[in-house]
Amino acid sequence: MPGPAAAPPVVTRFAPSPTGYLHIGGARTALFNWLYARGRGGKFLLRIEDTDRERSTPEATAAILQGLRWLGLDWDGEAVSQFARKDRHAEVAHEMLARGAAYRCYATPAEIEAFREAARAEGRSTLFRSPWRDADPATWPEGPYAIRMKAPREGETLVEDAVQGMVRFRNDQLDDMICLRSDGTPTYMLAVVVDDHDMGVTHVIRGDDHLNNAARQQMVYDAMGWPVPVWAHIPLIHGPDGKKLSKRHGAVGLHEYAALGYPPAALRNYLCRLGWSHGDDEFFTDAQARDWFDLPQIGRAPARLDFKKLENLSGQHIAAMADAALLHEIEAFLAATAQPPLTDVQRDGLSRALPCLKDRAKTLPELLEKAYFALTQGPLEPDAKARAAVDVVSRGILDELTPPLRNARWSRDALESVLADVAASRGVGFGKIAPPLRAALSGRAVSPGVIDMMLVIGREETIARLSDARSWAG
RNA sequence: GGCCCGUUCGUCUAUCGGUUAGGACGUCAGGUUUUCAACCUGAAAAGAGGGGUUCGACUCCCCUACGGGCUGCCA
Repeated sequence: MPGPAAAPPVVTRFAPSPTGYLHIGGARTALFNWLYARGRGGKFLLRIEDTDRERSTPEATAAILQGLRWLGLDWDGEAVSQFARKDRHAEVAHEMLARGAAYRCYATPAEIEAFREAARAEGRSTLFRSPWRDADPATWPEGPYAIRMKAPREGETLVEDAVQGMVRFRNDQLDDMICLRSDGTPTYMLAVVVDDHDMGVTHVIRGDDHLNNAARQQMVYDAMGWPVPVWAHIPLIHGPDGKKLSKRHGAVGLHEYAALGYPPAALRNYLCRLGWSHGDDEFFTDAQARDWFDLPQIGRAPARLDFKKLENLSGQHIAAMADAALLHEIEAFLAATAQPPLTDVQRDGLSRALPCLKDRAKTLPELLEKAYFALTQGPLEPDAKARAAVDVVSRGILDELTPPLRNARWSRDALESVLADVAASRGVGFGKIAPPLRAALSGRAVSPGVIDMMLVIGREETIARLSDARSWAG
């Protein structure tokens, strides 16, 4: 009995142009492609669209690769340089010429610009109709020419999009796009189709700023007799005010999110959920995202960035992470932000402190800040509030606490009863005992529980800090 | 200007003709607590507007408004 029909292999790709850092919108596009391919045992490819030699830089390419790696998105094979494939693009353009699907256009950029300007001024359509479209090839003169697609003028082009549904374009609204420039270099419109075809891309998941382009690109597929990929044009991400995302909205580059200390897993979760949903699920793992992610659940309206929600999700991921993984994450963060690495003693202290720290921090730097008590060796530098907490009365409390702490068994129960005894002997509640003790132990007015801290730093250090605090200038 | 896409609580979203329109973040109130955070309980909070279609529309169609995209020998 034959098995179920083999699912066609899925091939997706992310195709950024290397003209700057990887921005958050691009990162989400990459994530969607990655999720779609990985969830189906398919391939996720990377292509650098560097045909614009003026604006493309190797630094930008490096930044994009680094951004993807940080986000944890791995791609199959080497990143493809689109520029390196320019001969192949030219070959296809000439093939279209030979098939009569394209023609030589000798109109110069200056002429075309003049036409458009006049058309704009008179409020006419700026669609350029080349006079060379129907010229007999026998009459083609020598001299520089661009190769233009001979697009149909009648009827309509139907783009079946997995997100937007069936989109119709009247062919008389589309012009004959240039495929090969007069200097022999390919345009994006041609290159993207040739590359996607040659790379075997089956699903094109990209920003919906390309939806209009899909119609024209489809004409190239048709002209060459190539199968059209599944289109999925996803809405762009907007700033919190609903406007197009830009610098003034705060972090737009992926590297900025890394520097802010969001764990990559949290950002993946947040980005995945932005403009896509799976019922009421909000917090989920990569494995779940891979299982659940699909095209029909992608929203059709642009989504706004919500830093509060990102922060909340980040806190949940930090709290849920295993201690070892979290420690690893912290060290990576330190390295990425060019901060001094942890010493062995600090690493040891931090890993013991993690359990009482990790559900208190929303980001990595916040966690580090709250880990001050466990990371500091030698005398603490108390902040103003901690200093203020150690007044004359408080010094007495610290004095009274010291002897029993010397003898107590170093366990939660035993330490609790030491504190209870001292409170009782002074006729006060925990509320009087805890603040000075907290200040002495952490140098802060805000910290994990006092007993948690004592258990982490140990008896010797606890007693030393109590003693240090007595000498703080009040 | 032309073409294309979109519009449910402040935000992300569920709903795929019949629901008290659900969840999450945020906000507010209360609880717990040695502080902060976390946590628990509760509350306020939405179908852009107008026409249709239908026994019945958030859901389907049209118009308007608003937002976005494209309109390059950029990608």
